[in-house]
Amino acid sequence: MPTLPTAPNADRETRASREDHRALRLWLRLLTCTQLIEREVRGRLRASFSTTLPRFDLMSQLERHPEGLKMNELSRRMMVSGGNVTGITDQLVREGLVERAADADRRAFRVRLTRAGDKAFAEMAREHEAWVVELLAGLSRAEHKQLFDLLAKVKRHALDNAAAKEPA
Amino acid sequence: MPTLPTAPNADRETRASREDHRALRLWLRLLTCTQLIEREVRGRLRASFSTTLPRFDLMSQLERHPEGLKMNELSRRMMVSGGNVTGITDQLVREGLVERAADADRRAFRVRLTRAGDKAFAEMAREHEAWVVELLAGLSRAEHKQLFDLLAKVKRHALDNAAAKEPA
DNA sequence: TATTGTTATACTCTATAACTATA
DNA sequence: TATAGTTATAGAGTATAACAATA
Repeated sequence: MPTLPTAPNADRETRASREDHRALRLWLRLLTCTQLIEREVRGRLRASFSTTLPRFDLMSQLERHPEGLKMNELSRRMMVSGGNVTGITDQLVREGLVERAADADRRAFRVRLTRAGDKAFAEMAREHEAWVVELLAGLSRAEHKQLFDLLAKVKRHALDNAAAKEPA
Repeated sequence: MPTLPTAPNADRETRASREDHRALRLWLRLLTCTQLIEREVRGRLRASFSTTLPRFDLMSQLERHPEGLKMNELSRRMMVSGGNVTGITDQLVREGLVERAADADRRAFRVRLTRAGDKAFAEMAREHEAWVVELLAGLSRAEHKQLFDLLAKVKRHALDNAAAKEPA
C-alpha cells in the first residue's frame, strides 16, 4: 500500500506514533544504563565485600537513621515487601551488623546498625562511592546536574502515578 | 575536633567529597526512577499478558530480527548468560510463541517468532508503549531529548568501562 | 478490628560449571 | 581445540497469603 491518501488524522497518528517510539527508546536506554551500572556495582559488592545490593541498601538506610527504623519503614523506603525485609535483616543480624532494638510499640522494634555494622558500612560506602564516581565520569559537572534535575521530574511523575493508584 | 587548620589539600578533598556525593545521589536517583518504572511495567505485563520483562525483552529482540537470532546473539543483546536464554526460550517455545529453526551451522539454530508470537508481541508492544508514554509523560519533548542524550553519554562511558575489563 | 512483623511457599531470574555436539 | 547450546545446581530476590502478637 504505497502513498495512501492522507486521512484527516494521519498526521496526528504519525506524530503520536513517533512520540511513542521516542518514549520507548528513552525507557530502554534508561533501563540499559541502570542495568550496566547496577551489574557492575553488584559484582563489586560481591567481590569486595561478599554482600548484595539490597543488603547494602538496607544498611545505607540505617546509616542515615542512627535512631533506627521500623521494619515497615525499611520496607517502604526500600520499595520491597515486608517478608523480604525480614529475611535480609535476619541475615545481617546473624552477621552482627544490625540489631533489633525494643520499641515503645511492643509489636515493633527499631532496626539499627551495630557498631560493627557502622564500621563495615563506612568502608563499603567509601569504596562504593568511588565506583559510582568512576562509572558516572562520562558526564561533566553541569551534565550531572542536568541529568539529576531531569530525573527528578521523572521520579515525581512516577510517584504521582503510583500514588494515584492507591486512593486509600 | 572543631576548626582544624586548613591543610593544603583540604579544599580539594572537600570538593572531591562533594563530587562523590553528587555522583552517588545521581546514581541513587537513576536507580529509583528505573525501579519505579520497571516495577510498574513488570506488574502490568504480568497482569495484562501473564508475561515477564525478560520474556518480553527476548520477543522484542526477535521482532527486530525476523530472520532470527542465534542463542549467543540473544544472550549478548539481553546481557544475560546463555543458560538463561535457553530457559526463557524453552518457555516461549512451549507456548508456541517462538521457534528454533535450523541453521547452516548445525551446532546452532535461529530463534524466531512464530506467527502466533508475532501477533502476541504486536499486541503487547502496543500496550507497553502506551504505558511507557504515560510513565514518562512528566517530561516535555525537549526534555525527553535532553535526557536521551545525557543517557547516551552515560551508556557509552559504562560500555567503554566494561570493554576495558575484558581485554581478550 | 487494624497494624506490626514473621513464616511459609512458590516463582522468576541469575550465574557458574560441567557436559554434548559440532566446527 | 574452540564454539554453540544445554543441563544441573545453587542462590538471590521477589510477592503473596496465612499467621501471631499487640494496639
